[in-house]
Amino acid sequence: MITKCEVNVVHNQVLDLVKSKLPPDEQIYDLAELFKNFGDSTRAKIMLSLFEHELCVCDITSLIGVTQSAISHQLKILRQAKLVKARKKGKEVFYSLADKHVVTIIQQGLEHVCE
Amino acid sequence: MITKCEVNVVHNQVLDLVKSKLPPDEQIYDLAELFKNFGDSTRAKIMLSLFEHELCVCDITSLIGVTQSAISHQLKILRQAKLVKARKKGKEVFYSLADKHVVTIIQQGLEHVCE
DNA sequence: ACAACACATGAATAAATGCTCATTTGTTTA
DNA sequence: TAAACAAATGAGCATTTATTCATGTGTTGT
Repeated sequence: MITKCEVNVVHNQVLDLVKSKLPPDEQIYDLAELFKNFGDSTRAKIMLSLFEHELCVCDITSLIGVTQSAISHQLKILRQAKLVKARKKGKEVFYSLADKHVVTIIQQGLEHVCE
Repeated sequence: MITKCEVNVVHNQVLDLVKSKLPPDEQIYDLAELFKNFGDSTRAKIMLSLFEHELCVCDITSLIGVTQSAISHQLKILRQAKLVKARKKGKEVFYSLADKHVVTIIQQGLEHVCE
């Protein structure tokens, strides 16, 4: 299954350059894992909601058209990714953005989408 | 299935504010679709490779540990998302980044990952 | 024309993902 | 202490997704 152009001399120089500038595989993997968090509309909407104000689970649930369970599951994912943080107050748990990059990343994405 | 705090008066003011600042659902959906492209390590690595130089399919295949078929499938996805563009030269097809936002979005992500 | 090659595409499959339902945990208040 | 409520969690399920294999398409060179 080895194709011919793997030993094609012409592009080998370029390939070496590209290879040398490429981040280590583990970093690329982490990068993809990070973006996966933004790649679901429920999670994206949760994070966008938190732009303005911290919100409790119940608030978020009423904003988005899914069950409270679904919201909790997604919040867990975002928490594990350290993109949101939780503050407990009595029975309620208030969530807010945990990372300054969340805002800039989403804003870059919105710029792209809005063109 | 209506939970109590949906009519909780305390957070309604905040909810109205958040709702008013939230982009329309369709835009959020598009945003998530965009980030989905970055949320796979194969596609992320392809785009990172194209940072330095345009590359043909065969070059990319030799850089990444999957079949040429897999690369072509992923390139199709990136092409449809208008994140990469193709230039045909004889039998070879050279791919390059099609959007300035690709670089900034990935760089923001890398900053986050490298902390 | 035909063989060789680069790339694209379709089908099949295994794995990952996101949702709902049911239940549990933990806190407040009657 | 028991009921009420917010949130978390586990199981089950349907859908999506990334990959490989096999094959098709288009170009080059003999």
